[in-house]
Amino acid sequence: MYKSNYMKATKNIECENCEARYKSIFCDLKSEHLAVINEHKGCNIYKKGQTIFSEGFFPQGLFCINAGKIKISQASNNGREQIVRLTKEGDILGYRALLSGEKYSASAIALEDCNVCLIPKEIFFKVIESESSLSMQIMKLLSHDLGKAEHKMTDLAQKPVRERMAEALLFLKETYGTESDGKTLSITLSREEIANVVGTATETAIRLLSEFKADAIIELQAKKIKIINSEKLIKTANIHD
Amino acid sequence: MYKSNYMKATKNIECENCEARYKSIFCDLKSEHLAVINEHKGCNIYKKGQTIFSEGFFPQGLFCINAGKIKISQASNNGREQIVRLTKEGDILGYRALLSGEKYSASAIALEDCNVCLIPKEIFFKVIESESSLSMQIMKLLSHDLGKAEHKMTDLAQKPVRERMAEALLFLKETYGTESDGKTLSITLSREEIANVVGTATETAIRLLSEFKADAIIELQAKKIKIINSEKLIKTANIHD
DNA sequence: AGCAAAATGTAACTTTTGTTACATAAAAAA
DNA sequence: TTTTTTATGTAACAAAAGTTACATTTTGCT
Repeated sequence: MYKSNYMKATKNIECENCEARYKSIFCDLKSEHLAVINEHKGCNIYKKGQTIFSEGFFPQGLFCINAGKIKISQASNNGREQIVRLTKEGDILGYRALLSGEKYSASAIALEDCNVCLIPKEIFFKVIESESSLSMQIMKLLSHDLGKAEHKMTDLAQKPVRERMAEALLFLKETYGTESDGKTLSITLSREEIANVVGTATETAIRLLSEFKADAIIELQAKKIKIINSEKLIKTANIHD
Repeated sequence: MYKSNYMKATKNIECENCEARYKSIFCDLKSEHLAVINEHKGCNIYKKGQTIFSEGFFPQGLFCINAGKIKISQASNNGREQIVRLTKEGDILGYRALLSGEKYSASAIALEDCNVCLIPKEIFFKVIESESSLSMQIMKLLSHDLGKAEHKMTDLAQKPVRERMAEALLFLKETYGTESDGKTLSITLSREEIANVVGTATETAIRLLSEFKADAIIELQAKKIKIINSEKLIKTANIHD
């Protein structure tokens, strides 16, 4: 069957059966409210590289990730982008703009094939209002995000690139985990994307990864990064807390 | 009368009469809830330079600023600090840690003599639970903060110091306003503090301020900064949105 | 498979920004 | 007031990181 560019691929999932829900803010949601969400939500498949939402637009609802990894990044006028958050199955998406009543301040782009549902904003706000524990969950999420963002702010202002690169690798491990060997990062990003997480030029990111390899901290096989000396990486990151 | 170091200076204010309340998230709070807060809150005077709370401690309640300006800053291991937020009368303080259930990730220090009230955490959470519009207000506040933080993250990663300094001056004007001439910033920060807002070395901050003065963008009289060419400052900040 | 385009890697060079050092001015203390 | 300390200012220098340029590898496409 022919499929035009304007037709979105869908893969409908019932919220009650959604595996990702157990890791999400909807984990303890009352079944009556979950049913309302399930009834009104829509699911979409996004291929790797596709945009889920774009900076500058007003949100129409709340995205909820059933499967896949997504980057949230801001464009800047010098052409480079900055990845401000990384998300995965069970995470929600687009809540910052939705809750602040502002336009999206960043774009969301699939890092791999994803399945993402959209809850219309009216439905979402209705559910929030009727279940106060959900508000608490969201406030917790937002305030945790804010802490992370401010920590990164301080890092960017004060740490040298080398330390930030080490910290970024540890962050990728923490966020997306490893393959079965416990060492190879599950996520594969381009060198440019790694640079955009660290906040540096692509060439500098490449150079630092080469240095880490020379220092026997990591191994590189194509785009896969294997952390072979965690202690040294932590030391390089200069984390003290 | 003798006053020991252990006795805190207090200046009790009734919430109902608090001028700052009209600019705060408690603006539309039901009077019964406001009464509960008023009954349990405590007020304290903090002199310029005094610490309201410190990084690493668990919050005991929510601070609410009746009067005065306060900086929220993170220490980093290289000795420098990074100012992550600036607050004033009507703002609340310490909500990030309180709502995320984490320790304070930053310290709050008075930039001038302040009067600040503390709402015990149990009382605050009780009021939140019973008035859902307050949750919405807080979510709005947090998500706005998060937007600001992520924007600053991108700036720090991508903009040269000169642009960030220009942006910081505009930010100070926006946050704290000007004196009656409409040009002189109301807030006076040390050069070191300005550097800690911008995210640079003190010497660089001084050098840039001198350059701005030479370029007839600002005038400097002791610690007072007067913006005499806003357009040029905006251009220097390289803001495009 | 073979080609074109994109991504990765490396090195030389340049710019930016931090560091060091010291002079001067302002503020606090004696 | 005078002295001491702290903050501010300026310049020379060094280091870090960005830019440019180009080679090589990988990927995607026909």
